Amino acid sequence: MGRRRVEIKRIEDKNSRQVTFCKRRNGLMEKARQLSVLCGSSVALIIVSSTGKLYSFSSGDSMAKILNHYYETQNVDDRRTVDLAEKTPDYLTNKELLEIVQCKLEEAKGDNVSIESLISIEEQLKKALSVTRARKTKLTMELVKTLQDKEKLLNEENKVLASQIREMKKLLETEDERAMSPENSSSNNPPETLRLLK
Amino acid sequence: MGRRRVEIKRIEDKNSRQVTFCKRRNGLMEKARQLSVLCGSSVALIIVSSTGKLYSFSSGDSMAKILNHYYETQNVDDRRTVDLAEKTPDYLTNKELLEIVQCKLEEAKGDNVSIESLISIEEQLKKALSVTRARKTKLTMELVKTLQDKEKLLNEENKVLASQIREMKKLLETEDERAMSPENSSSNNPPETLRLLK
DNA sequence: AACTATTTATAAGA
DNA sequence: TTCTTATAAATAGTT
Repeated sequence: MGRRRVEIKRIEDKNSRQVTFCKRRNGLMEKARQLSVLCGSSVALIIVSSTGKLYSFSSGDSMAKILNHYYETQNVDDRRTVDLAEKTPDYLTNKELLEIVQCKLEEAKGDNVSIESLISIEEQLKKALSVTRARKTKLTMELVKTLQDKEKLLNEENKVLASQIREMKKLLETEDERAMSPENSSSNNPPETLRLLK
Repeated sequence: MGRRRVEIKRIEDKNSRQVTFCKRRNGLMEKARQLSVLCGSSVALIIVSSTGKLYSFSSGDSMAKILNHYYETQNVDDRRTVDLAEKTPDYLTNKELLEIVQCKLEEAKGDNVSIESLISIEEQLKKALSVTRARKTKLTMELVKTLQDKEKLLNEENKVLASQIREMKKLLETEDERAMSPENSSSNNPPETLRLLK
């Protein structure tokens, strides 16, 4: 829908790629909005430009709700929880902010020796607190990881058991049929699957 | 772009809403694909029909990657936290906090730095921090609880399956014995346990 | 950032 | 549902 037909392949010219990105991004967002309004459907759209800039749209239902539904339906691995364990605690950003404020406070206070000593004590306490918190986080995350591993194992175990049951049912049915027609009962071999279960 | 212009508002007729949904959904997906190819951008699109059916598109980068980038950029620490954030309107995101601090610091820059205003900022930050921590703890605990429940359920399921297998093994052995001594094969009753498994 | 010649999407009809 | 087609809408190249 332009002066000429364009092939759908990467636009090599950086400038026109940027222009097209902007135009089509807007178009796509508007289309997403229209679909959600016209048809009462939930739509979540996330676009990341090749330069890393992020754009998103979500319909009435919040992005979170739609993404959660997606995760639940798609059974996506809960990677984020595992990642969290390796990451620095999530209060780091706020902590940094606190430190900025602290710094400003000290600037403003001038030079009072007794205050300085109090600050030093405060810092020590904070350090201890943060170590404790980090340990708590680490332990909790380890627990979560353990539980997730257990869940996985149990699920696999269940699958195996269920399939064994299916095999045995099949086997039993066969036996029943043989019992019904005794002329076959002489050629009764020990079933292979049974051996696996012993 | 059809026989006539349509207003962008919910289509009341169920049938034509369904038709439009199908057409526009396809159109939107195709547009998303084109944008990602033409401009080398990552695109994630999730659509949930009003009947709950889910459709999604994601460009080369996996959906997970794009969503993670989204979460990181949006300062959402875990997808499980988002629901709570909606239910807690007084919760401040890190971004909002940063803005507040920036603003307050700018205010304080002009005149001699007011200690009181900095203390107030510190208080706000502490509050936000403690809310964030509480939220994190609560969510983690919920996650642990969920996982523990799951484990319990799976364990019970496993037990049931294992006992079924034991029953069936017994049964199969009996059948074998009967096959060995054909004089009993005439009184072959359908086994009780088998019925339970059907 | 506008403009407009075209292509593309799609609403209604079959 | 699927296809056809008239028309609205999007947009590629231009200014």
